[in-house]
Amino acid sequence: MDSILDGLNSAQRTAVTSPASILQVLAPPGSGKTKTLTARVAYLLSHHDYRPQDVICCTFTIKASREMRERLSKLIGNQLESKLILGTFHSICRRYLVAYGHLIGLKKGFGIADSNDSLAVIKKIIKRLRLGIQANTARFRISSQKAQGIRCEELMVKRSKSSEQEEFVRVYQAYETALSNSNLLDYDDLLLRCADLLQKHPQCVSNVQAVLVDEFQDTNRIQFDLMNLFAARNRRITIVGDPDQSIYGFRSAEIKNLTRMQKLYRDTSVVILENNYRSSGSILSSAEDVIEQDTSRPTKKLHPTHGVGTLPVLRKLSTAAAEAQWLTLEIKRCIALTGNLLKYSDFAVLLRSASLSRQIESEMGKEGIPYRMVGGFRFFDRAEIKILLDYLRAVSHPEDSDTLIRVINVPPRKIGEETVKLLTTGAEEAKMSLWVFVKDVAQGRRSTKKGLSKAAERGLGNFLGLVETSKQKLLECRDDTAPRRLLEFIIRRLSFREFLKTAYPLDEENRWANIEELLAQAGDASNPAASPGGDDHLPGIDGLEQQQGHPGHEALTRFLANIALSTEITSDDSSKEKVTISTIHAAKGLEWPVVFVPAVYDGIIPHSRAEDADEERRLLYVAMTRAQALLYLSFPRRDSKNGDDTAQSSFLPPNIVDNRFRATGPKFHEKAVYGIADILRRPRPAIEEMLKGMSGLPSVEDDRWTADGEEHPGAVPKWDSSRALPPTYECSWAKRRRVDQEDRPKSCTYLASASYTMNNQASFSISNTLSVGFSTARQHMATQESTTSDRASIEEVNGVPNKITATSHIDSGLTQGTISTFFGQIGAKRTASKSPSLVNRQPVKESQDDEYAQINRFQASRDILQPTVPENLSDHRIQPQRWLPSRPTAEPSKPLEYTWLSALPKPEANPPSIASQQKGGNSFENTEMRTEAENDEIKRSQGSLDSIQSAATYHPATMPIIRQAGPTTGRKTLGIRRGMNGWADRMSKANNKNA
DNA sequence: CGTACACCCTTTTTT
DNA sequence: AGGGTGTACG
Repeated sequence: MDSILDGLNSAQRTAVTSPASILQVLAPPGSGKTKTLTARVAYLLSHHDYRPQDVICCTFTIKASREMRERLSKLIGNQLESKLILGTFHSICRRYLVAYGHLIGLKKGFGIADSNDSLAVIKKIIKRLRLGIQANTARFRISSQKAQGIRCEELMVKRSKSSEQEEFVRVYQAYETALSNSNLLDYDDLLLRCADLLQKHPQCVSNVQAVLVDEFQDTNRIQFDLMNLFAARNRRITIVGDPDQSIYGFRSAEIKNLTRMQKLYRDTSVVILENNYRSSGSILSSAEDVIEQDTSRPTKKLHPTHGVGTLPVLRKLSTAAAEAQWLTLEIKRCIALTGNLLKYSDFAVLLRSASLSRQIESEMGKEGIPYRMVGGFRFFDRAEIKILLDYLRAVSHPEDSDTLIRVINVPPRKIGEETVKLLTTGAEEAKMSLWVFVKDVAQGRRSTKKGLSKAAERGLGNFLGLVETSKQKLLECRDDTAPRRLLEFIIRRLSFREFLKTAYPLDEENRWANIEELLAQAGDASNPAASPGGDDHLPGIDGLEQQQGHPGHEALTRFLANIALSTEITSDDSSKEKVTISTIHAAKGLEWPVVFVPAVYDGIIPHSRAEDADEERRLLYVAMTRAQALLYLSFPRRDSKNGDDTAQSSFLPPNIVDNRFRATGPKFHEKAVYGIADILRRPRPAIEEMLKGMSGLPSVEDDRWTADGEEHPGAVPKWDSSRALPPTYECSWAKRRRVDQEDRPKSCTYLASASYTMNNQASFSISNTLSVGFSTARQHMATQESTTSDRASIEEVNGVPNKITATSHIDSGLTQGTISTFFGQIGAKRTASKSPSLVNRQPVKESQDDEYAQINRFQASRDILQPTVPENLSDHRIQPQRWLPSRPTAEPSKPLEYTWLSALPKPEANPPSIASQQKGGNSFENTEMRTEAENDEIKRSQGSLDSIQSAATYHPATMPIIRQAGPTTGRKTLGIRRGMNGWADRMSKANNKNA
């Protein structure tokens, strides 16, 4: 049973086993937060005998809930995890509203309005009421009012002070009416209405024994209320969070909730996790320096468990284009010089905003670096996908007139603006929904003021027929396959592929591939895009009736809801080695061996439109703490838009930069590479591998640009590996290489480095498994796995003490007090109890760069080397604890375990043949009813559709790479035309304009 | 009346 | 790349 506690450090154990009924776990980056939370769930189940269906576990992203479920299935087994009420706040609330919404007068089968829907509704209102307010501002304001639980009735009662406020309240009110007429709930409504429900009918959660909340610092007011309502009966709550990682204030998250919770529950216990198992010491130090500029924040220290490692880089480049070039080149340099230690999938580029990806994507495309973009564009927002989803919505949810209007003339049915206007006003006057009105008109029971044209009438008939027969189909299908069957039916009836051909003649294959992906997502009930898995049911409660609907229809609404609630799709892309490009927000909770954070200049970070500078700083902190071994920040000195000079991010003042960063990429000498390998817990690469990599590079150093970011005087304009090298280039390349070789003969290089290792060894008097020179790496590799003590010794070679015992003083589990006093206590105790271990917090001077930059091979080969141990390491003594085999290994650094991308096995691409298109003349619609034979065909095609490439593969900008990848991908013609060329065109256009 | 085409704008972060 | 607007044509 207590295998649950295996691999946890003492602080984590304290948290997991805490008898406290109200528990806060404060978990800084890389401290094993998810591990602790999952273990806590398992512990509560086993030690308190709670039934899994009586435990609610809330996360913020679908990704996080999926990961938790996966981990729990390993930990508790027996499919128990599938019974847990686990999901995002929004999805859990939706579940309760589906089951019990009737108790608060919610109409059955409500749909979810995503932000696009909301915006569209608001735009319409503003137009109708002729108001001056900006639609986006209105939406934002409505959302923040709702997040604080302020309804529009409350605002209406108050006498509004300004005409502007009055205007807003009118929009708010009209918005609420519009949503309710369409039987839609927006994101905030899901929370708000669920809180309503639980307030009025607490018996709905009368079974709940324990409530757990992840990323608590990101909860808003309503979510806080919900947590308490969920836990109303048994008052057992565990939250995990970190105020420093609160980056959702713009969405009304309130860090205050931490103290609010402590006030509400006087017996709150707090446990803090301090050991960082993710990042190198120097990365951690730099991140701490950044976050500590926030003086309002209680100080708190992180304890690195890894060596100092390689100093982070802050790189200046001339322009964003140069930045992108440098970045791709640096990725190549990293891979080449670390001798197969790093793969593409070990790299992440983290951006403040998704739009910054353009230049990087295009550069990677050019250089043949495979990548995937996360965040930003949603798969489900693509035009062709949206059309089909809107049809599904129209079928599931015909009250929603906006959706109806969106597809009523797609593909073109001769139903133009004027006809739509006639229909909507007609419906309004008859006081019925558009759908009912249209039906009456089409079936001749009613007519519009002005008669419709013959063509429009026919089109309307077709449209109606399609939706009606689709409904019929849906009723016939009583299981989870409904969404997919329905999609297939609609695609067939629309002759959708024909439509795509006409609508997007250059791009049809690409878009069709997206449709196939959509089908795959819809068909795969066990792993649909967005379904968090597990069953969607709430446990039955005596005396309470759950609403039951048609199972097929429920499967459909669930599918649509999951799409609305999912940020990005699951794509089992993991078998492909790809660099990840992501927004910082979407990267939360993840880690990579190497992280790039471009565009760290004022206006981007902090963003010019951001209201809360502290939150922007935390964002940078989150980005930096994603890195395990190497961290690169960079920015262009000139803004690419207007050519203005940029100012280095104000979060990176000179005093921090001077101490914590180098100006150019590190030299990957043996020592640095080994340090990286050790942090990643990977075998150290062989010297030969490292040497091999050098030959493919234009230069082994990051010297194509000067440290100030200008193109290097001697360098040739463009290094483009995909083309043949121009003669001039080859010339200078050769020259530069010769210089390299003269100055740094390979034979000397590593001997020097090894001799340093030897010195290091001697002064620490450790590890006899390491010997001298070239044999070091190989011998290490041979022995590495076999002994645990060896691992410890590696870290000592890196020159940093391991801090296993550092957190022992908090093991007792602190109770009461505010967070700040709590932090205060910790801080005080620490400085009193263990001064020598503060080594890592001291500025790393350039002389200690890369641990020992001045002792690099260059100097060593000239006998300049003074093999002294850097001052801040000289008082190191090996602590006996380090030799204990029981060293905790929380959060092992296996990056792929953290990425949603690796979640699933990868089926082989197998172009399906659903494309059985009918040639039906010019009309896209096949008005024939489907026959049994067709049913069979769809059944057959399902088989082949199960194996389909992931959607991320079809990200438009990813396309060029697929082509480069060649025959293995199986699709050679995918969307190249659209992918990059559009951008290149635009860019050259823009340039011409400027010139 | 409906459509096709050319031209403007824009893009912080997300459930 | 989409969305919105404006103009010319069937």
